[in-house]
Amino acid sequence: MVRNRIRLSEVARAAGVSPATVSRAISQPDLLSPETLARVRRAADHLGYRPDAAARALASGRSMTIGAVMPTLDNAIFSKALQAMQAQLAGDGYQLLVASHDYSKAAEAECIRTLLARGVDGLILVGAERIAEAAQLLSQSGLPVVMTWCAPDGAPSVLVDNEHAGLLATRHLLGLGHRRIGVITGATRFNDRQRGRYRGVRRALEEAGLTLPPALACEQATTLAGGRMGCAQLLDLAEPPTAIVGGIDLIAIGCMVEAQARGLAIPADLSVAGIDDLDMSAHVSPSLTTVHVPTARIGTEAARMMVAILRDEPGPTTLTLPVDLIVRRSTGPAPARG
Amino acid sequence: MVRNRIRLSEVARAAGVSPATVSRAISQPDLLSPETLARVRRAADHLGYRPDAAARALASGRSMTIGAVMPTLDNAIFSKALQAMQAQLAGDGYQLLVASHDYSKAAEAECIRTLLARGVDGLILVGAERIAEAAQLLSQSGLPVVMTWCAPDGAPSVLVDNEHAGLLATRHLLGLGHRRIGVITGATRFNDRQRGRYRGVRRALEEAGLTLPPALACEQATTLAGGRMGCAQLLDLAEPPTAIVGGIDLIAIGCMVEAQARGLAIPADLSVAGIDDLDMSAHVSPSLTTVHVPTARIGTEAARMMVAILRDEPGPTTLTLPVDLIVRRSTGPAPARG
DNA sequence: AGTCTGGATGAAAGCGCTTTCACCAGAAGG
DNA sequence: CCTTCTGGTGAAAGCGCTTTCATCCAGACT
Repeated sequence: MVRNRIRLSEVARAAGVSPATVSRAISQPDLLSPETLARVRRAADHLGYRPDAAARALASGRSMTIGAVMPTLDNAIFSKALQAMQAQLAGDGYQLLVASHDYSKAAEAECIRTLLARGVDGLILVGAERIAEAAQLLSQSGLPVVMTWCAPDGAPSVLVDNEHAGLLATRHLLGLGHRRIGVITGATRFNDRQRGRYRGVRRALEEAGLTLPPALACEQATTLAGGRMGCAQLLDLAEPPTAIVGGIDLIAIGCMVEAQARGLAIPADLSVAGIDDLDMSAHVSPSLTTVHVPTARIGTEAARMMVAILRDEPGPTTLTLPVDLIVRRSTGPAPARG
Repeated sequence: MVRNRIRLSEVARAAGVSPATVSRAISQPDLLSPETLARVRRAADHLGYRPDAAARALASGRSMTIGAVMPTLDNAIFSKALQAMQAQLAGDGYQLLVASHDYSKAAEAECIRTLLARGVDGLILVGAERIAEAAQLLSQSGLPVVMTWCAPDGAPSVLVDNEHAGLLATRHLLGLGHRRIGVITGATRFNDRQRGRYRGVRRALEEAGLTLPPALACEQATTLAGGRMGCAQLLDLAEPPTAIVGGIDLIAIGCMVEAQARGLAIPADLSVAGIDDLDMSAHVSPSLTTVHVPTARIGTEAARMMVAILRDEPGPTTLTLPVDLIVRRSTGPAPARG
């Protein structure tokens, strides 16, 4: 408890004005005459005044805090989006309160509950799916919500066309002559982003008149280790794939590691493509062909949209960011049929 | 502004008690008789009461919020520590408010200022070094601070013996017969963790009667790309090293990628050791010899220590966590002198 | 001159909670 | 039987700020 802080009333006294005027100097400076404003500012600076956020929140009903609920921070795509969100929000005077739930829908609901209790002014979420309890909390709070990566129709959201991403990666492999294409995704049951990508892969195959044999699709943890395991599983098949699509780059990189550890050459023996375009994907060896997802921009745009909504500014409330294929060295022509 | 929320006074009315009693039911339940407590709880549950955090903070002077200032979230070691911190704090009813500054000391001070204004009850910081302004903010706030990774003597802290980590990695390479050992660290100027590790490397070399030629030490970004560039630089020397220590695993992995891209075999042609022990380090190929740093535990312990301090519980206020060498396949005997 | 506007400021009532202090049994002690 | 506790509860005063409403004073307009 720091009760030795300068209070607004002390600034008022020092500046010879009422507390109301000091308050206005902070939040609505254009209401004051330039001289008064300058006088108040001088007094505030001189005393080192810092408004108390809790008091402001209580009195105004706005906490100037936005909550973000992410699956995990332990993955560059989310931490990057978060970083961008924070930067954007900070510019508008908002603070970000972060919670993560490690891909558990129940924990996500709990995060939402906590953030609501904290009095956030809005919530930024990942994905569209949540348990009924969470949905109810959100709707009864009446707070603005911006969803990212995926969203139900009509809800304010910053999206990525996950299905298109899967489609692009797979079409690229098909174009190189691959016919036996494996896919390793994260758990699709709790992850609509991964599901969308998986759908894209299937669609590309269908376009080419192919179907995806169940054996060639597997789900793994969205980590490098998951990628290795998934790859091992696919390579151990009687008829292993000549190309693999990873649901995220981390999985794809894990694939490459596993394949290389088995003495396979990439892309000569196996082509690997990812989705995300992590920083590191350009630097692994061989560099990873992937579908670029503008992760940081998702964060920026979600933050921008949230602020616009809070300010009642008109504008589109759904935004779909483009994804595009980045061809690097991890994919190549399908080996001639043995 | 959600003014349709249930207020404490409504719960009080429903339960037939005073607001004070409801307040006590929430924060000091043992003061109430079991019957009253049960009655209040029932009323609160029934109405779906959620206390308003801002009002609690204002009235009590405690926000139940801890601020964490990290260099970046975009690095597994920090996001992991953060995740652990959050989990630990949540268990004690605290919330984590995160800020990151991207390795800028000025931005760090700004983060601290913002968090203080938000009324955090304590701060968890990384490293011991900050600009005077930040130090002043901290001391004049009078809030408890826990430092992590590095700290000046006496300050509450959860430490890692960075120098020892550098020492262990280097001794291991010396033990394998390497005499020409390169080191790639992050920028040591603004990063006392990296500086400690670097010191450890030098000390190990001195123990062995060797000195580190300036050409064999370089600083790079703490990323995979930085590792590649540093490695390229060292390998391009007239007399390249036979082994390289990376200041963090990401750099070490970048080294391996670069070396392999140049057709070198690891560890036959070049040994590489890192420090951190990222999850992925066990899964790259070859698996990385590294010094394990208990990253998640740093977060847990820092959180635990913070809560203990806030509760005035006695106990040690500095804790040094052990680091230990993990030998994997990226290091091997020095090649015979050519 | 007299009225009207509107810009600049102040007074004061909260925001929803915590916490001190007072109070009131009834138990314990003299 | 009266005092002294003590555990349980309530009354009420804030916590530091925002915001409505009222006030005041120029200047603009009739």
